[in-house]
Amino acid sequence: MFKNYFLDKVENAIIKAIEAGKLGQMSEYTKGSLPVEKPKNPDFGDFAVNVSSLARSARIAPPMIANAIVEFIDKDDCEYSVIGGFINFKAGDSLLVNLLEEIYNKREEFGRPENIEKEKIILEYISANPTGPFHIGHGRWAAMGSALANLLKFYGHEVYQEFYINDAGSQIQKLGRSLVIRIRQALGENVDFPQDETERKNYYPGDYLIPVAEQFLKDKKDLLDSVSNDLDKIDLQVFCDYAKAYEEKVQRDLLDNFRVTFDKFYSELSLHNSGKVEQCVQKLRDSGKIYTKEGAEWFKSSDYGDDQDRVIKKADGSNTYLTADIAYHIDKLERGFDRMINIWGADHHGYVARVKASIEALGYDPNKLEVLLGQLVNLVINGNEVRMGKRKNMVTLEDLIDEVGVDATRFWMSMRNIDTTLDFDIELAKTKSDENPVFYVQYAHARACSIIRNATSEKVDTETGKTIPPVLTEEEFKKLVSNYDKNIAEKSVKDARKLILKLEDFKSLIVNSAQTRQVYTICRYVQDLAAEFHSFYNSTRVITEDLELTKSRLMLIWAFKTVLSNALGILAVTAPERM
RNA sequence: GCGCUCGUAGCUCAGUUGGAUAGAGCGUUUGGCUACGAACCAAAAGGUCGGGAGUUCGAAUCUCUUCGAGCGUACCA
Repeated sequence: MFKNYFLDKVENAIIKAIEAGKLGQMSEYTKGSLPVEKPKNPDFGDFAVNVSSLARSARIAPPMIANAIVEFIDKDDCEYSVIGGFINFKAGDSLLVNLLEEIYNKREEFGRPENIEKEKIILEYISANPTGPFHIGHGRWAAMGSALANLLKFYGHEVYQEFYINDAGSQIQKLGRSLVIRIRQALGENVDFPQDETERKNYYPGDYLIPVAEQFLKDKKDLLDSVSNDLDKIDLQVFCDYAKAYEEKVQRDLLDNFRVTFDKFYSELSLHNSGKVEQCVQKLRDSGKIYTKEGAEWFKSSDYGDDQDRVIKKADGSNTYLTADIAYHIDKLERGFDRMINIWGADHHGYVARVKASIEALGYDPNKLEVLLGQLVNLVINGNEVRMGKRKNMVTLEDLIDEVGVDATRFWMSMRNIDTTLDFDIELAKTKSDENPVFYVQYAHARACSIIRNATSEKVDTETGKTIPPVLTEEEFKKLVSNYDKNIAEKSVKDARKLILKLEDFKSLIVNSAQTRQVYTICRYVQDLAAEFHSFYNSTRVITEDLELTKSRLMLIWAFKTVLSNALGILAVTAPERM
């Protein structure tokens, strides 16, 4: 990276300057102690390092230190200038040309760091109940989670994506009971969900179960006939299983459509059935971290930093949600993952401490669990926030995707820091104009493709009617981009410094984003990159009379298109050839 | 009450480990298409970084305090 190249130069110069006795009382320098930053004012340079922190040990004023260091920098075609305590750096053409070469050599791999510490990561996200359609909040975890998985893979980690299905609790009974009511209604019976609020909480009154009931009548006709449509003679479990399977299918179809791919859907029920939950409880008992109070068994999680102890076995002998979750995390560790990353809604933040406590109590390293708490999503329509509380006028993720499309939904769901509540403005996301960053970015890609098409296809002169041959045939273009030619490439770098520097940023972007687990940075990057491209486009004509220059700029356009497409690929947003 | 997250331009948000004149998009205003896509570009205006105190040569960033918003504080999942 240019940044590292520059820092290396400066640090070597410091060491030489010290040897030459030019840095006053400074006697040694440890590499890596100076931060490289981007100057606020781009006129100063591409990167800068502030040497003020050396002033104390050298006992010389910062500007003098900077000047002394610059004198010892090995000369190349880059610029090194001093302003105050800053050494500013401006990359020379040779670095820019090298960068283009790197893009051409690595292509889809461009930006992947070398020599990383590879980890085997299990990334868990969404993990919804199979009791109904996804809501908008799930969409945020879906978009961010899958983009994070792509990012971590691109960075070089091994990533296993998992969806934990909460299919074991009482909510499944609730689902089954609700389906029964919908079936009775479909059979013409005059029944409805209870009006009493407390009673009503035992049901899902949303109308999404109506089509499920209709499908049930078709699929289970024989069963219904055998009991003469007397639903009381059918075990509730039949309805539970049916509705659950139906909703799981609905969820998975939507995920496919939303470009979210899981390696495994892990059923909570299977965890119970395997006996792993009971084993976990027994291990906790053996560890002496369980006590009985008021008929329930409590886990002393407060011994491990939780603010209070938690029930692990209810007085009626059943497990709590936490119990299964403990077993699930232990199972992940036993499957050999180095790291577990979970994306949870911020409303689950109280859970982090107790799960970590259980991991520690069972003898594993709690630091292997990393929980990313995501703030929730507000739906905004025409500038007004829409309350998501009531099931009745709930906007589902499917509705949203139908309305604004997969690309825009994915982008908008990923574009904000996970720590901030996301306002999702449907009207804005729908617009195909400059108000919508997705189109801005995609337009840049389409425009780049268009230039290449233009250069490689023949035209008709409107006056003479004669066909004008393309600047380059498709064959020639293919050759141009498959055999990197430094002599051609270097002709365009002078006019495209900012664009090339932005391409270079992709490398540090990947490192920073992967390490901080943030994907909104990718959204910002593609917008910046697109802006540099549009700016370049407006100031510099690609196809000109000068064939060599045209070729050179086409090479640049191709490099841009490749990097933009890589970045969009991480977000799983399409990079269209045309719009 | 306690805990977590947040508070930066009219709006939505960036701001690396404390460093140069606090940035971007939208909106507003002004320019730019008889050549590659104007779904674009160039430029201007717009700020007491919620308030107060402290640490420091230096604070949007660290500490304390205060105000405001969201979420959590189950033998629900």
